[in-house]
Amino acid sequence: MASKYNPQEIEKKWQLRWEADHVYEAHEASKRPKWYALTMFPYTSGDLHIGHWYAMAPSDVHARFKRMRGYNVLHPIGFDAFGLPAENAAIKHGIHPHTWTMRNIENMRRQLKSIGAMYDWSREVITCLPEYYKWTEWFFLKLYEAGLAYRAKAPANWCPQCKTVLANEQVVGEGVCERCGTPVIRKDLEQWFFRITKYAEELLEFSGIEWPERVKTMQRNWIGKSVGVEISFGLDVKGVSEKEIKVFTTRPDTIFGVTFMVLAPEHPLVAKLTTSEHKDEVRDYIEWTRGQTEIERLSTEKEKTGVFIGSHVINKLNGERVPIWIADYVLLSYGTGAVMGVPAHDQRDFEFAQDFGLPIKVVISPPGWGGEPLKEAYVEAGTMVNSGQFNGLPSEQGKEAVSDFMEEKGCGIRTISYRLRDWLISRQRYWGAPIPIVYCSKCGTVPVPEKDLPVLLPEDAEFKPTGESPLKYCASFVNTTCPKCGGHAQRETDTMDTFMCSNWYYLRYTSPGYDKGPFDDKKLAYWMPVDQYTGGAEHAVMHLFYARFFTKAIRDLGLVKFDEPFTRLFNQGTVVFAGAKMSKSRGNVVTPDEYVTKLGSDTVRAYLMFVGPWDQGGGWDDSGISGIWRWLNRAWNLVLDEQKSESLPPIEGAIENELRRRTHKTIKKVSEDLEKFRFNTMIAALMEFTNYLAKVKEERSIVHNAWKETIDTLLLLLAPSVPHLAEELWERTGHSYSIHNQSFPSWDEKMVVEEQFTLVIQVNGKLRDRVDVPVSIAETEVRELALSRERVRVHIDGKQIKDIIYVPGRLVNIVVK
RNA sequence: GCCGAGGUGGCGGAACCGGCAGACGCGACGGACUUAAAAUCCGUUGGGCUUCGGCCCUUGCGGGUUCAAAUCCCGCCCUCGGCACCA
Repeated sequence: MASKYNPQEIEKKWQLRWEADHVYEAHEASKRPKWYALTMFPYTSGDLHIGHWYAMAPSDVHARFKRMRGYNVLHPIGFDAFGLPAENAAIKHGIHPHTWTMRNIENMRRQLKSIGAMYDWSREVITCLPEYYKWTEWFFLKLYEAGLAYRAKAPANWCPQCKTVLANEQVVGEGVCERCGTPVIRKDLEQWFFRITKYAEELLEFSGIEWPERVKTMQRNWIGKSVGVEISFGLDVKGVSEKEIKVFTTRPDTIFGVTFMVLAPEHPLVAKLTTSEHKDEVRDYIEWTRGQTEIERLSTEKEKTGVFIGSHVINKLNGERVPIWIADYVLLSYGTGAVMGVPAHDQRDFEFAQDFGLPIKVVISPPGWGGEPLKEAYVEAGTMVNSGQFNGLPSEQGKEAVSDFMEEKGCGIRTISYRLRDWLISRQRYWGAPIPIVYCSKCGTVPVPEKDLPVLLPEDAEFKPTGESPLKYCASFVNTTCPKCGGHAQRETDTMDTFMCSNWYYLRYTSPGYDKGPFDDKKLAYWMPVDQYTGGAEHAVMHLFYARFFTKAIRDLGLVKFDEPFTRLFNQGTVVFAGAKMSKSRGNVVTPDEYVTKLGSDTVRAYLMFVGPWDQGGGWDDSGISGIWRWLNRAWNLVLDEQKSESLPPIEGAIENELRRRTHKTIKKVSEDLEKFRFNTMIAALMEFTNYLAKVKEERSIVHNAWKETIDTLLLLLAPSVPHLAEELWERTGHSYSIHNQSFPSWDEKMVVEEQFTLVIQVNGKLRDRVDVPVSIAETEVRELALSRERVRVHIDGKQIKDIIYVPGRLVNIVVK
């Protein structure tokens, strides 16, 4: 026994040495091709849990692999440090958010270092420091100048728990806050928005990027593009100046089936168009809809409600008078806030018409329809009927014909609607980047000049949540002078959504200390875009969506030259514990520290890779971790232990060939699996290889060059996954430091080819025998061999052979009757 | 309701393009070492029958295609994720 595997000792040792030697610092001056490997940076919650490790360890292994494959790899790390939890903790414990956050960062840094990842710590970025948020504010100004940031009064999603408004993307499920699960309510407020809708069309593209189909689909659904027609209905009401109401529809072919019109209750024309005899009823209805929560209003289960407001519009295609109703199933925020009611061909309109006794007029004939009333809306394609000159047209053609006709007559125009709304970025909280805007009674809304950035967060603000920004009550912050006229002015007191901070952190990593701008153009040009981004899919329509928008926006400002920030994306799965995603706010975290202390980082890294496919995630269960621990110990002993017996036969002939063949096969398997993030099968292959080598060592004398080469290869294959163990064994086997500067082994395809294979013999598809044969065996030989086998004969004797199917290199199937 | 992913031993999971189902590991059982235990090592381990040669069944359920199906097709059931009155 040479020595025992002692991870506590060697891990610390190598981590310090790598850091002291700057092994993993990335430099632009390199002949190697660049590779920017990025893992979503963690929020500064205070503790790194197994879920973080699950995200970070395998992505580090991939980055290390790329490095050994000859790339100049940038693998940075930092902290997403602004946000509500810091402020909530401050309120609860009377500690300043800055203190709380920086203390957490210190602990997390220690934990992150224990992973043994190849992070380039010299590029650390912390979003809550003025040197960073100065540029967050700067980007706001750039977007503002470009007309991409604007302030508007709009119904906003208000979380009564977090006491702030939320973006649409942060309202999840049935209208609850993404962070705390509280049902959101509507509030009309003056808020800042980013004009993300301007990029709706380009955001649908995804050209030149390799992203999971799932994430692309989610983003496409979120954007919700609909192609249709905006149709004008005539309005002729005494004392009302408006002469039309526009509706958006994707079904212009059903225009002759309109039997009513529905406006959203908040539609601006409702007041004008309500006749005196309906005033009370309409007012009551609007009041009732206002009192409903989002959940109630959005429920698809509930009965349709609505009231007639007394006025009519004219369907310009057939001159029919159509009654105007209001109903809460029509949303003001989508399309024009008005809908043409075609009950025969839209299920919602159908239910509405049934509930209120409105006529249901069929204009698209279902196949075999004989004029009987419909039991439900017919929404499929069909033949146009009851539609004047369009009768007989298939509905798909009809769509075009009706659109053409309306465009000619000037009563309709082809248009596109999106479900996507502009991104609401104001937050009524303290711990975020201030919005650099000043309000002056003379000059109005004035952006803070660049030279005055950053607008610093005051240190002495009160954090009591009041529903308004704490900054509002901080006189020293609010009161300022107007940059234009020098007169009295007040600062904007809302801060920015933290997703604005994460919009550009990956740009900052390319030149973190730079102070003449958010980044150094040359360095940015070298590293960007990110080659491989990894993180959780929960950010599909938040961070990943905003960052794409942001990139396109600043590209149009001439600040960057690429269209997409992240070329490849991989979503690892979620680690579930006690029935929920592991997170500090849910209080179900398992910390890796005790495992690291007991078994070492290498064991934890390898175990997280081994438990299953990385994109699948799964429930946390440590029952298998001992398997990894045993394996690493076996590997350690395999490399260092003396042989038990001195009189073993040498490695030669077939054994030597087999040793080489298995080595090359393993290199191939490990390389291909690493490339595709199939860490679990990669670890399995390495275990198999280790087990095989242990057997060889039992039976043969290892005093042989082939053995030494094989062990070197094993260590190099292990290096990305278990970096400390590999480095230690590399040194102990007499190599020079560092294994992580070595090249990953390559395989020779010729060496992978087997000389023999196990021929499977089936009779009628059932396995009856198997026999090892040379790869070169001819089909006639296979047939003869198969038919002559004793175990086969039992099953074919006395039967007629119908067919013999031979799959070369695999099996032979004898079909008998 | 719609879209997507998935359902394989006691457990986590493997199986390339239709060709030996269950790799690799955990757990369990038996054995070695030990005064004993832990650790370690060796063996067995999907289920059922067995004359110990084998035979039959088995990848959520029911059909189908095929010499051959976990894999392809059709119809269901269940789990997870997303969307959900978007006109």
